[in-house]
Amino acid sequence: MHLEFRHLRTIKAIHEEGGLARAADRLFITQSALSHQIKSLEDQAGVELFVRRSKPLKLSAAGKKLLRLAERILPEVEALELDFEGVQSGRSGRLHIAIECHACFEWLFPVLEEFRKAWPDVDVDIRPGLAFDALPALQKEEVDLVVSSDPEDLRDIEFSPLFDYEPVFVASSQHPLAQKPFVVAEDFREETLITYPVERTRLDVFTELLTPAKIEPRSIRQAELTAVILLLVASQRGVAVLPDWVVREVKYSSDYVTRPITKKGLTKRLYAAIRSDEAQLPYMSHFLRLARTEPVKLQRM
Amino acid sequence: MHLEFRHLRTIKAIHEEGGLARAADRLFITQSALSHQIKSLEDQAGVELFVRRSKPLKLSAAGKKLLRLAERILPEVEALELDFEGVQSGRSGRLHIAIECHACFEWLFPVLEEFRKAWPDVDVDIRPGLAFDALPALQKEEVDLVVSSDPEDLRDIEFSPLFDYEPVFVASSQHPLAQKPFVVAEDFREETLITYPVERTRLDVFTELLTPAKIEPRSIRQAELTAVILLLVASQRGVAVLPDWVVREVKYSSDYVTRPITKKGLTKRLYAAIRSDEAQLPYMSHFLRLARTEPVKLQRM
DNA sequence: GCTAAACATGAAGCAAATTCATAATATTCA
DNA sequence: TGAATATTATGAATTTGCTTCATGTTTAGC
Repeated sequence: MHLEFRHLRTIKAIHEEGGLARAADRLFITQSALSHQIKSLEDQAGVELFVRRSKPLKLSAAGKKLLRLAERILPEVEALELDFEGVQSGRSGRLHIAIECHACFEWLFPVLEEFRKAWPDVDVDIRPGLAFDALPALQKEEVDLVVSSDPEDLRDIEFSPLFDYEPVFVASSQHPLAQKPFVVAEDFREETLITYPVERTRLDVFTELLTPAKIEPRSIRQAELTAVILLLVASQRGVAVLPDWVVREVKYSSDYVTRPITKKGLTKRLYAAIRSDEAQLPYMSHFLRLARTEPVKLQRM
Repeated sequence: MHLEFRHLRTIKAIHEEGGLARAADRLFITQSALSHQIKSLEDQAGVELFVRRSKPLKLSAAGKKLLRLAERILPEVEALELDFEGVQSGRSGRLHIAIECHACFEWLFPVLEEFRKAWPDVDVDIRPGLAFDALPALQKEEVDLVVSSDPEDLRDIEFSPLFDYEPVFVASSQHPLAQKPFVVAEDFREETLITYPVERTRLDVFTELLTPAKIEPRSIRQAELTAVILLLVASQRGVAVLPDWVVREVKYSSDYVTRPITKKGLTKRLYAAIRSDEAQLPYMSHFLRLARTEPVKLQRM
């Protein structure tokens, strides 16, 4: 029947203006055009849309149905057009974040809370599922920002530094290693290591310490939540290596100590990877600014 | 942004078929046309609808919004097109009935009940409001059928007879006039007449009897419902003139008698007026058939 | 019944969507 | 990694069909 939005707007205009000529004015076309238009629509639909017997053209029963359709559909279309204007102006958009580091939840949530206040129209989400090949997902626009500590040189992807952190050794204050001023790889040989349930390549303790030194802990135990890891450490079920800010922020138990890893400690840098073409988006730069400053505040607490 | 249904169908097809070429096949146009189409839409919307980085074209965030719009809107449009097909085939349509005679509710309801079983897609309604100029309303397609007892010769309007009825005199069996074998105009001079609350020109007792004889009843009392009129009559608050079928059907009280008006009684004929161009509609002829037979069954009860 | 208003119609012009032919790019598999 | 294949993009020519212009027909109101 070849209905078009034009027809819906026409039906609506004729009904509201009460006549072809006035509707034509409103739609900025001629009365003739409207006459042709509704005629061809009636021909194709095989249904009379207007009552011809009366002169200021009036809707028939079928015409009223079309009018109701128009009144339901047109506002939706206009809403979408407004939305797209928002995207175009950078006011709205999508910010789906993939995090490679499991502990990053800790500082990301407060940042996002702050962000959402400023950018209510931006669709924010965290996607923990695809933690492995997050960068390909970023290229394919499945996500819009990846938090990573390993910058790579990829086309159309920019890495911008967020903040530095120190992976620190955590143990119960009763633990023998708590006596040492710092720990080394060798110290883990007889320990139970508690980690997040992710691959070793994504755990600092392995990538920065144990794997290079070719040392294997006595056993490994996994826990999902930071609070649980600290609980296990405090009750002497093992030791852990966590970013400094995590240990400082979470005060669930004070029955543990932190020690640097190696004499001068480790330093790692966190990066945000985004697509180059979105680097200029106002909400994107605002997010990066927040993600650079908010976690630092936490570290100072 | 000049969105068209074409674009919505395109978005949906590309998403569901997973690629331009297959979508093009489904829509019976070339792959090139689709490519041009989405390009021009993206230009006008100022928003990327698809992710170009991957090869089987994938929807972007904005594209998904458009897809959701398409999935909400397109089924509605298809439903309306189906509905219009129904109108075209005569399976569905509108049957708004205006009744001039107030008592007609009594037989019309059962008829409509029966009718709705056979024609569920026809939009049925009774419009009592415009009882006066019902015929102009019929011409203007404000209603589709008028029940009237006065056929007129109007262009594009057809009157078809429904059934005959007899306006009869109703009084309490205790009433003096109950003794007479029939009543005449003169008998009303000292009576309280109970009527429906409508103008005299639409009451048989006036048009057929009192107005021609220039006789005025002692007083007139009005009641909306037939049952109430009969109740008042039975309790000797007045007398009434009602169609025979009403008195026979309603058995609320048996404490009244009916008498012919004038020695040989009155006979009136009810007509259905419809627009000539709708006389051939299948549901219309079915309704007329029902309206001719059903009330007769009631009269025989 | 006449006048003004409202709608319909036919031909011509024009803008926009589609097609055709071909180029550019991405993916796959060896 | 490179060749083969699949997928999308582009430009010019064509066609489609919407709109306008000019004018005819019908309706409403006095």
